[in-house]
Amino acid sequence: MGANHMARAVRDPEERIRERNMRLIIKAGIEIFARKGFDGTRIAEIAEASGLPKANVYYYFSSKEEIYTAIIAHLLASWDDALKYISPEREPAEAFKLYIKAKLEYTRKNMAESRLFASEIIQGARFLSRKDREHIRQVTDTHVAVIEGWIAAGKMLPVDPRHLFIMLWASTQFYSDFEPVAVDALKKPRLKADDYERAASTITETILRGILRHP
Amino acid sequence: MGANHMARAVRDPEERIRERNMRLIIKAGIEIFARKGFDGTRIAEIAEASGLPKANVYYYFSSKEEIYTAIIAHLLASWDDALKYISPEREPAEAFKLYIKAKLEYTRKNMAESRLFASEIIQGARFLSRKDREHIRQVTDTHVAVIEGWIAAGKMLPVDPRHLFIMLWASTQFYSDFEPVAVDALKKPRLKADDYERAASTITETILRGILRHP
DNA sequence: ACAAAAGCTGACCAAAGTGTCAACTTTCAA
DNA sequence: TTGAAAGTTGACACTTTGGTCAGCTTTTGT
Repeated sequence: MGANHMARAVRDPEERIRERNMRLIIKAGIEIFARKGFDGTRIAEIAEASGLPKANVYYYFSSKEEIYTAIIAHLLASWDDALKYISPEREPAEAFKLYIKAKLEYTRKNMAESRLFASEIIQGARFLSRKDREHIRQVTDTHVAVIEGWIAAGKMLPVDPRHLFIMLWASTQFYSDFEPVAVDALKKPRLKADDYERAASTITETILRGILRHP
Repeated sequence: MGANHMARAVRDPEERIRERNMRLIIKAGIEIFARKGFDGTRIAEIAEASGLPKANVYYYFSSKEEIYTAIIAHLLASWDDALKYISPEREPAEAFKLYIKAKLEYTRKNMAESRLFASEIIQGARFLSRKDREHIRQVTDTHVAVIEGWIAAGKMLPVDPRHLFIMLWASTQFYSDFEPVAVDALKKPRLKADDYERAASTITETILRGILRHP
C-alpha cells in the first residue's frame, strides 16, 4: 500500500466505523421521525432502532435537532431529481409521463423519507432554512419557464404551470404519504407495484388529456 | 317555565359552562395537534392555549387520547360533506366542478382540521377505528359506483374512479396541508381567496378535459 | 336561603425525556 | 509495540410531561 495517504490526522480506512454508525442512526431516524414527527420522536427510540446505546448516538450527534436537520438536508438533495424530465428539448407528453413515473417510483421506494418531509411541512416547515425554501422556489421557477415555453409554442394548452405542478406533486405524493387512506380507497390490503403502475397510468392519461390539444 | 324537565340530576341551562369549556379545549387541541401531532402535543400547551389551567382540562377529558379521539370523531363527520355533489342525477362536469370547489373551500376554512387529519394519517392512522375506516371505504364505494354509472352511460371516459378520487382529494388537500410548499411554489407570501379560486379553476378545467369526451 | 352538584385549581407524583460524563476499550500509524 | 485518537457505555443529573387529588368556589333547583 505504498503512497497511501497520511492525511491531516490519523485514520481513513473508509472511515468505516463513523460512517457506518452515522448511517444507522440516520436510517433509524428517518423511520421514526416520519412516524412521530420531530417533537414526538425520542432519541432513546432512535438509539434502540439503530442498535446503539443512547450515549453513543450522542457521540455522533449533539442533539435531536442535529439528527433531524441532517436528514432534511439529505432529503432536499433528492427533491428535484424527478424534475429533470421537464426539460425544453422534450415533448410535453413524454416529459410529464416520465416525471409522473419517476415521482411515483421515488415515493414508493422511499416512503419513510417522503413521509418525513410531508410531516415536516405539515408541522410548519420549522426546520427548512430560508435557503432551502429559496431553492425550492428557484427549481420551480426553472420548470415553470419550460412549461410556459411549451404553451407559447402551442405544444400544450395554457394551463397555470404552478397549479399544474401542485396537482402532480400532490397526486403522486399521496400514495405513500397517506397510504392508509389510499389503501382504503383502493380496497387493497396494501399497495403493491401494480397499484403504483395503475396510479401512474391514470394520472398520466388524465393529465395529458387535460393539458394537450385534443388529438 | 312550567313543564321544564327535572331530568335525572340538576342542571341544564344549555349546559353553558361545560359546553363552552369543552369547545375551547377542542379548538385549542385542533390547532396544536395539527401542528405537533399526537405525540408531540403537550396537554399543558392545550391548556394554555384554551386559557384554562391544566387541571381543569383534565376535569373534562380524562386523557390526552380522549381529547384527540373526540376531535377525530368530529372531523370524520364532515369528511363526506363535499362528496354529496357526486350524485347520479347530476352531469359529471357539474358534479366535479362543485365537488372541487366545495373541497377547496372546506380545506381553506378549516386548515387546522385538515392538517390534523393529514397528520393523523401520516403517522399511521393509529386512532382511526376499524369502524371509521370502514366508513371511509363505504362512502368511497358509493361514489365510485356513481362514476361507473356515468362511464357506462358514456358520459365520461373510462377513468379508474378510485385513482381519480385520489387525484382530486390529493390536489385539493395540498393547498392547506402543505401550505408552506404551496406558498413557495406559487411565489406568494401567503395564500388568499383568489389563489384558491385559481386552484379550483385549474384543477377543474384540467380534470374535466381529462375525463370527458372531447367536446 | 341552602345543600348538593358542578366546576376549579395549586400542589404534587411517578415516569419519561434530553443531554452529560468519566472511565473504559478498540483502532491504527509510526 | 505503543500511545494517542476514536469509539463505547453505564450511570447520572436535570427537566418536562401526563395525570391525580384534596379542598376550594360557584351554580342551581327547590
